[in-house]
Amino acid sequence: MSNDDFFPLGLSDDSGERAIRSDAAANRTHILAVAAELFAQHGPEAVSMSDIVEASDVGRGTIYRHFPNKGALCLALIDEELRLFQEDWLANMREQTDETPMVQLANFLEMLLRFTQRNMPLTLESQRQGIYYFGKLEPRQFDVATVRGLMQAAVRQGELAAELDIDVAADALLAALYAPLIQYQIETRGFSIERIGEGLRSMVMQLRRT
Amino acid sequence: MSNDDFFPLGLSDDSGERAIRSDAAANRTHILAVAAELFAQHGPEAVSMSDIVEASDVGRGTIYRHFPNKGALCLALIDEELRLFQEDWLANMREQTDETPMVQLANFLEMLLRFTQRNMPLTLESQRQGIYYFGKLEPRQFDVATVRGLMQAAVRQGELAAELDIDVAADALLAALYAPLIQYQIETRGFSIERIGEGLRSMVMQLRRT
DNA sequence: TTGACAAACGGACAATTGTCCACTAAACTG
DNA sequence: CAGTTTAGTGGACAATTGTCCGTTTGTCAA
Repeated sequence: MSNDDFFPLGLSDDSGERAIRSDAAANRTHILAVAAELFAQHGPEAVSMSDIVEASDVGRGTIYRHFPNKGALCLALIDEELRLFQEDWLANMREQTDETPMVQLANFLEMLLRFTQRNMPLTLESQRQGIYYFGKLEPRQFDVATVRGLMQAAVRQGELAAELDIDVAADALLAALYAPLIQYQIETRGFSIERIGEGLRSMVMQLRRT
Repeated sequence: MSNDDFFPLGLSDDSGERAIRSDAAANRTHILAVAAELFAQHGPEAVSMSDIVEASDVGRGTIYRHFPNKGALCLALIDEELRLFQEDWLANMREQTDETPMVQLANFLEMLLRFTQRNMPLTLESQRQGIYYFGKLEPRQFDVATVRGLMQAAVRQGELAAELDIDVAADALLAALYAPLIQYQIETRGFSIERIGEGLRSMVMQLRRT
């Protein structure tokens, strides 16, 4: 429970801290560009951190200073997509205020599923390093908060039974969207994304009390 | 869909194949013993394959011939426990024939959860190597088959809606028992096993159509 | 400007993984 | 009980990861 990056009073105290060094920022950008290039050419699995080091012509320490491992690097590469996804969802939300919370929840899960599929190679790589998926990283927080929020709303409106443990249930639902699992279902089991999406939707629908 | 180890007519043709070499069998056993010892002392995370190689005084190639990676080794180490778990469950089954399938399903998930917790270090290590969890390995097959079977029974008895996609739903439920997730919930989020178990149970209960 | 300070850099390094392949020795065979 | 076969063995090796730390270089304050 560190307090290092959390200012309850909203006084995020940036003053007194040095500005980000220009060379550091440039390096970060450069590394990301090189990585994106290599990943696009050979796929993230086939590219090692060393490959990126060589291709980007920076020191080994430099890369690891910016990205503790390949998962973090991949995450940084979908950062923009991720932001768009969140934006998309919020826009979507505003247009489906007439839907019940559980229907919205099903919609959210489907959007998230499609996002995962669309960015599968990078998502996969970033989620392999478990910490980045189960941990307190931003994208994960957004998903969990959204699912919980919708379930709470559902309870409030009597669409869900109050005895449900929402925190546990939210984790359980999101676990079904764990990229390696989705990948396995598609690749090995031959499920289509549509089928998985429909399957999750009907599950969510059945959760409602009737 | 290879047919290599599957004899539809039951003529599992072992004749014509050489017997297992005695030294190989001995080595396998020895490696497992040494690994168990080291794991017990320092925990599986802290022990490397190289450590085991040195401590067991066999060649590097030998260990990798028997166990392609640490996950496989860990899985081999809980093999017996796993067999007991399956046996336990089947015995349990016979004594709760009066329970509805969905209640049995909740019971199964709880037993599985407890198993995971009881063997957390090894389970964790063996599931990290995703292949061993999502793949077609025996333990996984048993779990999936059980969950599917119970859900199918539930549909037959009208306890579950027929429109549910059982294959997808089974995967989703089992995903909630993914060891790294459980570990995260306990360690970081501070959930108790009891809470997780209850949470999953109430979720399963809510799935029933009323 | 200049100097000091800390953040960032680079690259050597240790640790680890998994593979490869020439050799060894069980286990069948006649 | 030789001779042959082939699974199994050992250990060198290449690939990769992540760390550490002496050196460099932006930034800020004077």
